[in-house]
Amino acid sequence: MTVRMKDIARDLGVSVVTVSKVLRNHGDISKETRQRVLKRMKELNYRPNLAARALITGKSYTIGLIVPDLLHPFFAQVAKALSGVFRKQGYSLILSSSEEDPELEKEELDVLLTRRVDALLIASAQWTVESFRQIEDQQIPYVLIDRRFVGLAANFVGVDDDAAGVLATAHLIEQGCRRIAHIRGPEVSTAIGRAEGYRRTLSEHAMPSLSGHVISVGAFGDERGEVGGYEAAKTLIAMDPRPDGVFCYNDPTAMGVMRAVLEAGLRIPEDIAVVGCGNVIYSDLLRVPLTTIDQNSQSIGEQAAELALSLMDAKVPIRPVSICIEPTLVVRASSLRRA
Amino acid sequence: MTVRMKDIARDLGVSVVTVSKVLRNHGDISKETRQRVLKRMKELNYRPNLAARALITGKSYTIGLIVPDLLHPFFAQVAKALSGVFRKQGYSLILSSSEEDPELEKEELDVLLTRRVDALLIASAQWTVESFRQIEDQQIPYVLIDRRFVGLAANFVGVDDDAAGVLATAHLIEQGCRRIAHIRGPEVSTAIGRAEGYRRTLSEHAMPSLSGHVISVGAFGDERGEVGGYEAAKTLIAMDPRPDGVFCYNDPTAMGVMRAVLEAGLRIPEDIAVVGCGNVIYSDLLRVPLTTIDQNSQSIGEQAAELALSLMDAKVPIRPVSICIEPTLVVRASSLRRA
DNA sequence: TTGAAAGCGCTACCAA
DNA sequence: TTGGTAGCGCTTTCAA
Repeated sequence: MTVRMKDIARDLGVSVVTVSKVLRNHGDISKETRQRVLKRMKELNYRPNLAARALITGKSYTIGLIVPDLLHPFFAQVAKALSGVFRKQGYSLILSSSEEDPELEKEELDVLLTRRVDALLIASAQWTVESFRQIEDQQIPYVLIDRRFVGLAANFVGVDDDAAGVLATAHLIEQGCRRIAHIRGPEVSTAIGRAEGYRRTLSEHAMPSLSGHVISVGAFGDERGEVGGYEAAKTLIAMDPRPDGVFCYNDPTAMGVMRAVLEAGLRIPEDIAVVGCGNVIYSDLLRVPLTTIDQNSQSIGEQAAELALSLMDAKVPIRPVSICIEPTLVVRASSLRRA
Repeated sequence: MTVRMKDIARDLGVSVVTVSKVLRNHGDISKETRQRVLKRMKELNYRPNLAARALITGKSYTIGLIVPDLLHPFFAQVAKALSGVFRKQGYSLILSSSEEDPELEKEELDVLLTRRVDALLIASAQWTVESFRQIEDQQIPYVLIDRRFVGLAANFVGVDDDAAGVLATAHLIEQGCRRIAHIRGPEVSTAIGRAEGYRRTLSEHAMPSLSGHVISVGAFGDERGEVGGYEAAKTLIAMDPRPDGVFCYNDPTAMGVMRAVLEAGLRIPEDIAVVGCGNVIYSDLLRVPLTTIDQNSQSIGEQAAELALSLMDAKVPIRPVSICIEPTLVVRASSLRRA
């Protein structure tokens, strides 16, 4: 039925060991034997049984990736970049989605650990570090992506969220906004960092955030923040004095905000300037093209993959590396009040 | 180091076989022994070695998915839906991206076959059916998604592309458009079907497509059609008489078209109405909200997964199933010339 | 209800 | 340069 080394060995009158060595380019094989084996392998369309190999070597040549939501373009982009790097090194990517659910994430993590992936990459939806201890117990190298945890010395690749908050807020100030609101995300490091950058920048410009000017939203289900942004913006619009600028913790939220602002008959950016974060695909094709913070997701993916590869290569545990990528401001119409 | 059945068996003074039976809920075990084994497994945080199991059973409990582009929201949505269904059945998803490159797709296919996935799901970028014969040789059940091949009797789940073309074109006619152009995609079944629906609908309304009114574009690299649509639209705009409606084979292309139209100082939909296809995320937040055809990608993913599951369960080969999902028209501002 | 023996397909190790 | 032996961790089969 399926072709095994044994079959090739028998056909050629050599031993299984010889065939195995040819397959792995082991040096100690005569050129002639090598050719014969290779030829027969091709003829029979031989494929090594990776399960058998993994059983002995302990390497599965698979990498686990857990993201909160594949539909979010940021994670899709990271996944794409990762998979490109790993493919070239002979690793396959096992994909899991946690749907932003910490419990589901734990289950998926459990599956991947049982599968004995060679490394794990996680953009985590957890609130605690308990899961990560479990990974460490299993001695599997892992890299956190995008979201980090205080008090957890782990490998990390992501954007400098504080800097993102600073960039966005400073830009709004520079554009003449004086009452700048912030729509912040759930209690994960990204939202916390962005909010902190916002807060500090306002302080430094002696423009303390007004009461009610920071609204928390969470993304629910399939909408990644759009509805939350819409609702939050309605609250902001009703305030007196009304904010004249809004920094949103992600782009979908900003899109929701823009929808609410336009529906209220206000102008963007004249009445309210809007800045998002993420530079999501299509942001330049929106009703009002969106000023946003680019996170360089491709670079995040590539560097996370490279880091994971180096961790797997390392014979001894390496002390955790944290790679922080600098965000950049992408100015478009939604905030451009000064030509 | 890592815990094996042997360790548990030794600790409890039972045989490895007994432990194995408990793990798989094999009936012939006394309640008491069962409890003891389960308890010890938990204490030691035992995880079965799936490679060893796969070696014997021949099942890897992995499913391979190949998509042309993870960043395209359609495929992201399909991947998400698939992974949800498979997760519940204990299967993991190995993700490969072909980047729309037939050669790369073949390599990835080869990897997945070598990994002995239990089933394959492919949205293929191939031009020929050769690869699929190879899958059939290996007796691995596979399901084509979105794109099909003439002359290949394979399992398929996708949208009725001809119907999509009909819906879009009929809608434009109904909105009073008289010179309807079509920007079509590369030579894959989706683009062919949509173009055919377009052509036939025009014929049936005695409105033959004018020369030059069908422009072919391919998506290059990271843009999924936006640039192609932009360039094609510039050509259309320069024509005399100018088209007053455009049906685009996908949404990114339509976005490119809208950009070109607006840049030329023309109005959408008054001067040129635009209809896309795909109902990509955010299409309702665009500068002009985009009328488009919804493909129900979630349903495509779910049905493809269910089909794959049933194929794996089947003891004997089943004759290929083709599931065609009816598209729906989503009317937004970009085509609404008659209130 | 339990377990001894065999073996899945491959690689590691060492001897020839 | 080649190959015999042992065994990876598990399941299957069949006997006790």
